[in-house]
Amino acid sequence: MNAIGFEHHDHATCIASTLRLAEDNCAQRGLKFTPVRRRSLEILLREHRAMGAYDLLAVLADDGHSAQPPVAYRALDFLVSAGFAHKIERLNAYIACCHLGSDHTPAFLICRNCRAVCEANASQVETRLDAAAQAVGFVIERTVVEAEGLCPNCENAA
Amino acid sequence: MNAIGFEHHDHATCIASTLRLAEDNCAQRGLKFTPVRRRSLEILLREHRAMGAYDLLAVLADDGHSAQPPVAYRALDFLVSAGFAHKIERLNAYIACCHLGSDHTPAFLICRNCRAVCEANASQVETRLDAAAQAVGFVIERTVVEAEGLCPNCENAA
DNA sequence: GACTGAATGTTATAACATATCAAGCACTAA
DNA sequence: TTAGTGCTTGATATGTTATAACATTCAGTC
Repeated sequence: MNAIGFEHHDHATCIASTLRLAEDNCAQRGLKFTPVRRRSLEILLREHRAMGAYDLLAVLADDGHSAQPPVAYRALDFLVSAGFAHKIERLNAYIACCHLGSDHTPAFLICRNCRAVCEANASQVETRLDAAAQAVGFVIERTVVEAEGLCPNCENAA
Repeated sequence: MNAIGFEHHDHATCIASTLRLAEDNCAQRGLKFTPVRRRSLEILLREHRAMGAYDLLAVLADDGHSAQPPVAYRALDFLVSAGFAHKIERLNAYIACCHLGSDHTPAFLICRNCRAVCEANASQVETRLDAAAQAVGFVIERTVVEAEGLCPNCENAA
């Protein structure tokens, strides 16, 4: 498991390299990495925690962008469908992907206190579920795995 | 895996026996199974699919109950915390529990077409995640596992 | 009867999300 | 060049989900 989200790291580098990765990825796939989309990913990366669409919107508004809800939702939809961000269903919020580029089924550890989110791998989970689903004839297209609890920091503070 | 949700069964009996189970369970635990709560569970059981809080509210209103949102949310909160219902995060909706009485971590198979929901067991998933979480010092309190796709009926119809 | 605590009634509003249509802009094919 | 095509963005309005806050009722009990 990757513990990004709960540990310190070189954030500026992390942001810059991820943005470059996303850029290359878009170029390869013929996707348009427009200013709003790029800026949205940058904001998510900078925060490094789950943000609501309206949180993102507020930051975009500070930038001077048009600040109507569809702007944020469109950008988020793009980032999610391109695999650059994930939606945290439990929080109705969004977070930048830590494993950009690799095809993966994410699992999240969500701190109920500070909203920090750690992205882990859930491929094993998916495999198991898939077998079970096949048994009843269900075709799985997407799997959400989200665990809620206390992160190390909040656990120790309590 | 239990395929309730995708298969036919004796629904009237299913509802009656589950309500009785819930009643007994409340009596044992000193919980108050009030009319609104009972009726809400009955409605969820009758529908046998994920219902939004406002869907429930509409049915309660037809009954002549007061129909303000908090009424539905309170009833749902009770049912969920008592273990009689589950929230489907992906749908922002609620469904009656199929395995009432047994302590369990549910996994759901959600049809994106007809909204039918099948409750399966995710204890294996939880075990795996728990081990991974311990490695980074995260304490899991609750786990959401939801797979979205096509149920047998919709798959065949397509 | 008076106190207590839980449940309910009621109003208002917060938070999350999308439908719709108009306008701009890059690309391209005649 | 210009007209057409398709995607992106701008803007307004509205729909959907959820909770804060405070008043009232009601069962249990001292």
